[in-house]
Parts: sequence; C-alpha cells; structure tokens
Amino acid sequence: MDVQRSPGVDACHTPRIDDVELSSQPSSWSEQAAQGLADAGYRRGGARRAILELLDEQPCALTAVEIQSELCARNREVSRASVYRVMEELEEIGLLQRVEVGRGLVRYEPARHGPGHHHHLVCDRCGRLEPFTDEGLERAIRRACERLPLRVSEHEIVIRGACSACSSA
Amino acid sequence: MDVQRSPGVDACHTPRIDDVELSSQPSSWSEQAAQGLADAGYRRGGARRAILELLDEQPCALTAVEIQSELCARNREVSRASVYRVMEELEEIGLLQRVEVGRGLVRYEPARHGPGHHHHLVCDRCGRLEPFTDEGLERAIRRACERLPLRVSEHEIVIRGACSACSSA
DNA sequence: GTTCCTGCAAAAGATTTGCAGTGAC
DNA sequence: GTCACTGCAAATCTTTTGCAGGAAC
Repeated sequence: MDVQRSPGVDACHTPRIDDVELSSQPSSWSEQAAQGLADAGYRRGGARRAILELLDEQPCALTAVEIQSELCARNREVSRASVYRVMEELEEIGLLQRVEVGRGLVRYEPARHGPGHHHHLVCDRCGRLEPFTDEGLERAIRRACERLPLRVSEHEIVIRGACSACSSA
Repeated sequence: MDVQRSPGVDACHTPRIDDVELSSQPSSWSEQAAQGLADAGYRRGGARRAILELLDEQPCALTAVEIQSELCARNREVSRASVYRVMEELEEIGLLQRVEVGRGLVRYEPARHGPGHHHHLVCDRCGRLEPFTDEGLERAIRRACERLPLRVSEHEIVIRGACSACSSA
C-alpha cells in the first residue's frame, strides 16, 4: 500500500512518485487531452488550455471553484462557466474523472489508466482527501469486472474514516 | 445543445437475494435506525418514521426528491426539508450511506454492514444504478483497509460503463 | 409545560444557459 | 469571414436555514 500524504486543507498537494515513470506514456495528460479535444473538433482556446495545464499538474481532484481560484492566483482568470464547460467536454471524451465525495461538492481530476491511477481516502471529520493505490485491490476489481453484465469504462473506490490527525486529536 | 437528462427515477429494482438471509440480524434496519435515533435523543415524529420505513424497503439508493415523491404517492406527504434533516441525522449516527454517483445528485440508502451490503454499477448512458456484490472484492478491501492510516468507517465502490441494454442498443 | 419535530418560505450555493463580443482557423 | 470559445448575467436546481405552529414526552 502506498499512501501519499497531503499537508493541505482539503485537497492533496504532494507530487506523485508515479509522475516520473512515464516510459509507457507518449505524452503528458494535458497533451493527450488537447489532442483528444482537437480530434473531437474543438478549437484551442485560451481558457481551455489553461485549465488543461492546471489539471495536469494536480496530484488529486479539484472542485470547479478551486480550479478557478487557482488559475486566478496565477493571473490567468477564467470564468466559472468556462470551467464547467471544459469539465463537461473532457468528461465526454473520457479524459476526466468526477470524484464525488461528500457535501454536494464535485471534484475533477485527469483520468489516468496507467501510472497515476489511484483511489481516494476521505476523512469524515476534516474532509481531507488523499490518494492511495493498492495493487491487490486493482486485481480484485479486474476480476470482478470480468463477470459483470456491463462494458466497464472505469471504477472508483472511496474509503471513509477518521484520518490519523483527526482520530488522535 | 439539448442534453438529454438521465431518467433520474431509474434506480435499481432488482430484489436482492441477500435480503432473505436475515438470520444474523435481530431486527429490520428501520427498527435499528429508530432505536439508534432514540438512543441519540431524538423523538419519534411521523415524518421520520415514514422515511425510515420507506428506506428500509428499498433495494438501492434513492434521491431526496424520490423519497419525497414516493411518500407522496403513498399519501404520506413530507416536506423536502424534513427529508434532508432526517438524512443528516441518520448519516450522523452511521446508519445511512450517501451514494454520489453523478450529475450532482446525491442518493441515500440504509448502511448495511452484514447481509444487504453491496456496491454499485452505473450506466454512463441511461444513468441506471444497480447493486452488485463480490466477495473477492470485499476481501481485498478488508486487506487494504488494515494497512491504511485511518480508522476506516466505510467503503464504497462504483463501477461505470455501458449496461447490457445500452451497449446492445 | 417544555422541548423537539415539521412544514413553509426564503436563502444559499453550485451548475447551466442565453447572448454578444472576441479569437481561432 | 465564419464559426467556435469565452465571459457575463440570469436562470435553474438542489440543499440549507429561520421561524412559527403542532406534537411528543
């Protein structure tokens, strides 16, 4: 088991070790996404590119509001509507994964099927979100998917509990 | 662009085999829940009881709107606010599980840790939600949880894809 | 009788949509 | 030059909150 810690308040900020081993990936996620959008007939506007680049850097999922304010902090302002529009386009072509882990907020992150693929731990008390990976779990999921009556496109696992900081406090 | 809304009402209808083997459960979930609420100091109002009974009958998760309209159809009207308040109380004492599975809608279902425990399949196209169980997956989850740095309270697995009806159509 | 539960209506957010100007091709 | 992309403001929808009357204890 390989858990990445996050110092931050809500989302995780730790760079992922996996990001280094890109041998099997021809290009970064943002380039793949830009290509996918181009193939689907979209033009390359400024807002869209800024959002793609931001998402590509994130180790874990962000909300639409976080995406907008983070871009704003970098002097690359983008309207909220554009954030939602780009999220919808990306999800449509399967490059984005929604992560819905409570309080009605939706988070978004690049859908990575190879290195970078992970699941989430959520603290019930502080709401912190952390990524984790577990190879045994992946094997079990693959086996389970084989016997399911649908053509599986993706899976998502969320584990909830009191994180170490909260349960000791 | 005219985006077709997923049928929403389309929750799962399959009766669960597990519902029959209740030998280890002393009482129904709604009775346990009523007891839990009483222990936590809540009184037994009419709206609360109606909601508990409805939830107990459901094979899978419902949205707040569905809960309200289903009760309405049974001539047991309850305000939307009460639905949300009861959901919050039940979640607080761990008897209710939120199922957040897309399009910003939140669904709720009884949290069953023994028989009745299940996970979800979601069809990307028609939005249908179906329960499934897999013992190998449960074992893998238990093993994974043992090594996690948080006191685990629950887990949730969502598998997405095109269901058999949609992929053949 | 006191305190909690409910429904109603208003409020608060998040997300979506209509429209007009600007930018990509 | 055309059509897509973007921002703005308004609209929509879900969920939360304030308050007053009624119910549980």
